[in-house]
Amino acid sequence: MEGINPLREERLRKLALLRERGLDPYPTKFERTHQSAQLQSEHASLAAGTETQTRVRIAGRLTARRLMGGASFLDLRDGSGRIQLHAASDKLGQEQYDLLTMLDIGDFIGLEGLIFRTRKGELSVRVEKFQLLSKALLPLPEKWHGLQDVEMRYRQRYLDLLANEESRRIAILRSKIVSAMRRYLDSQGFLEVETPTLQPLYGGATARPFTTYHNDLEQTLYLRISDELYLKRLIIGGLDKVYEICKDFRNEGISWKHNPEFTMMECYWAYADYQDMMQLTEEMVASIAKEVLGTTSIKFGEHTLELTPPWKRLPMRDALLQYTGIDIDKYRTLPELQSEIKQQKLSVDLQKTWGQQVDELMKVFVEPKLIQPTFIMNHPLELSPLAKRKADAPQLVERFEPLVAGMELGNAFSELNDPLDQRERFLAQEEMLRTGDDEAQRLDEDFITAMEHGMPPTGGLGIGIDRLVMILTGATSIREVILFPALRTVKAKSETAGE
RNA sequence: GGGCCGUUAGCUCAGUGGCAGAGCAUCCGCCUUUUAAGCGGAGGGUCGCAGGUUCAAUUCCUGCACGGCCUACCA
Repeated sequence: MEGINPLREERLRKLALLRERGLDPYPTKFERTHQSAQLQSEHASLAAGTETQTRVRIAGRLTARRLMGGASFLDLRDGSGRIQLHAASDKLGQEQYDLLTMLDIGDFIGLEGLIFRTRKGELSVRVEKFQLLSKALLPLPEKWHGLQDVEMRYRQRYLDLLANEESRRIAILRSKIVSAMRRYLDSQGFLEVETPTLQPLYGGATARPFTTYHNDLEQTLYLRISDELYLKRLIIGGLDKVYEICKDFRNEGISWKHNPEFTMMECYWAYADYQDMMQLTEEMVASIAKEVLGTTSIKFGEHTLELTPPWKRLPMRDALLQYTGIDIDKYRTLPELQSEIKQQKLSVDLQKTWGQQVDELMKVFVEPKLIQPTFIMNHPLELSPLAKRKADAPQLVERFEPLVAGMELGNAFSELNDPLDQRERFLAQEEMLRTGDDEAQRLDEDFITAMEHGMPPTGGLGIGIDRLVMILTGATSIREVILFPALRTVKAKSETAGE
């Protein structure tokens, strides 16, 4: 691997040869008339063995060669698809023919030629003129097994995209999903806004932050773990419907559903509550699925997910009653709840507080079972310092999490807008921080000041974009839907093939 | 963080305590409708890295690096 790469040396030799002949291996521009997919569809009805006088100019990367002596076939790929080229020495002249067949797989060319369909039925372009557009020095992955090495697929995603159709499909779908989401929110009158990534105090979620430092301001800054508190400031400022799609950063472990930087959509809607947000969620996701995939029935592993609204509403209490047999309303203190857990012989880690214990029961016994879209609602107060209490059950909040395929897709609630209550909740969190919970939330005086100026009743929703893309594409790892997932940096070995 | 597994040619993968293998790719020769083109020949390896055991290690042992899966926290 280190030292000289003979395949690269060979290509350098060809590059030098081209330069000797006065050819520029890296020209600036090529005017195309068509892309390959367009040709395929425009000539779909052309019969096998038929020639045309249709002259086209196309460009792309050579991906395969079938050299057959005096005439050869080459495959050309551009951003839209693939088309076959036919090169014949009696059409091109021997010199041009030799030059074309000397080019390597991976090289870019532009060409002009006539459309025809071969006897075997493959639409092709007969090359009349061509030009090298870019010489590749390193070989592409193998042609029919593609690129399998997972590490190389993530580290050199460009090779993965070239070699593996599935990677290309997911990348394109992701873009379409985000675009469809924007279209949906825009159509509902939401205003897209941007808020700080670098924040003097992190907030809006329970997570450890990444810390950085601004030299000129001489102060510590945090990469946002959420944009929630900023978006609510905008609600206070009279922007009644806002959303932001942005990267959040959480200094946590990496898993099949966690990447340290991930994309989140958060939206806030004044005068709405969590019931409205549920409806928004199910309608938005179904609308995106229909627009992007043409259906709301989604294959995911061995399951078929049905995303058509309405989704099931399941209060946490009912869910736990159903899956563990425990009625949390009857065991309202930690000791009572834990003794009942032992009574029921449930195998679950014991937690420090009642709310965390309930959460743990949910994670172990309920969430993995919820395959079809389900809103789990009415969470314990202490896990939700930014959510409004339920009027009839003050130890619970008006909150829900959409679960699909056993995965939390997001989080939403009726936003707490009582500044005095908000201060108390923050103080409780600060207390948790002091007693060793390094994910507890921080007291944000500036945010409380904003709220003291008056905040309307508001519904808020966050959707994990990466997970939504996983569900809609059938990807079973978040790394398949993030083009450049977090990986440990390879230690420098100064091995850049050659030089 | 813990457990299990992987790392062999540019790529995809076999394999063995005793000369390192295949297909694709590359190079040479033949071939004007092929498409995983075909036929004939050739080159290409620090078997992840470092130690140890052994007459001999790519193979067995230990450590390390990178990665994967499971598990724990978070969306």
